[in-house]
Amino acid sequence: MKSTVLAPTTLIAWFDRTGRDLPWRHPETTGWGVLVSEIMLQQTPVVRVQPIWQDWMQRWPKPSSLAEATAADVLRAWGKLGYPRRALRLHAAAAAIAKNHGDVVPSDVDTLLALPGIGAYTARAVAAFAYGRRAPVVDTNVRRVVARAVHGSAEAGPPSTTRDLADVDTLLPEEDARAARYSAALMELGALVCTARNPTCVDCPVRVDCAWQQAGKPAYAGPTRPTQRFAGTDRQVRGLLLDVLRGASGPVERAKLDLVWQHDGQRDRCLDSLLVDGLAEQTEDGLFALPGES
DNA sequence: CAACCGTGGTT
DNA sequence: TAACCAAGGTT
Repeated sequence: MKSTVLAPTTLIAWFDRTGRDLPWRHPETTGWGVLVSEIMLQQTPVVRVQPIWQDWMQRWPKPSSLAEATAADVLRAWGKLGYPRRALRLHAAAAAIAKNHGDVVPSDVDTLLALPGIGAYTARAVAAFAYGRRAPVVDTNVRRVVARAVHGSAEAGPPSTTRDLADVDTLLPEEDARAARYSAALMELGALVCTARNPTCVDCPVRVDCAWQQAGKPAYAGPTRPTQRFAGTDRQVRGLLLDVLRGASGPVERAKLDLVWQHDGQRDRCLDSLLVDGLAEQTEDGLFALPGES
């Protein structure tokens, strides 16, 4: 007897009723719009992404439009969304799509996986949400929902792409469009109800069948990952340096960058890593700038 | 697989 | 207030 928890009919009905009206979910949004949203949403909250996404769609409505922009313009438009390498990879993906895919975002998972910045999650999210394909879409929300509702555990264990995909695949309905809708519903449930902290189980549409609920909502017993520091790390220093370059109208002197961090060794190392990553450039006369603006 | 890669709001 | 959290990907 197959478990009825996370039943498609229940979840999709809940999603129809409760799902957020996000612009990249509108029917007229292209595959390109969906892809841009998915990249921006990697590790970044919806509220911060939405205005930037609107701006990008107006400015760069097709992959080829973005491909024609300079990296400097792309990084400035990315603003403070964080992890600016995502912007660079999206820029590169746009160029590849324009050149090799007729300026249309691919719908095939393996083709998407071959593009820079697109991994197991994003490839399937685009296939499902932009093209209505049946594909297991596994993000942190889905992992948490499945851990609780199916396995009765408060948190998902350590991620394993292969296992997680197979796990979610068994839950997906057969028909493509329905499976895609179901995937969106699963993510939305994790984002709105089955949240990491203080899940609102009273609002949950699958509460009666939830294994975690039935077990009395036991606390997580498995291994915990050490929390990532930020203050004092290279990540912070790189962010400070890049913020100076973004805020400048053109190339700046090294002295200007020296002001943001007092430890010379770390600062120099970070500036060098930005150059290596293609997030910054040094001009012929020794100034520093965003790539492509000199 | 673990470490690394930004940023800002919430608890 | 330090820790946690937010639609991950790459090395």
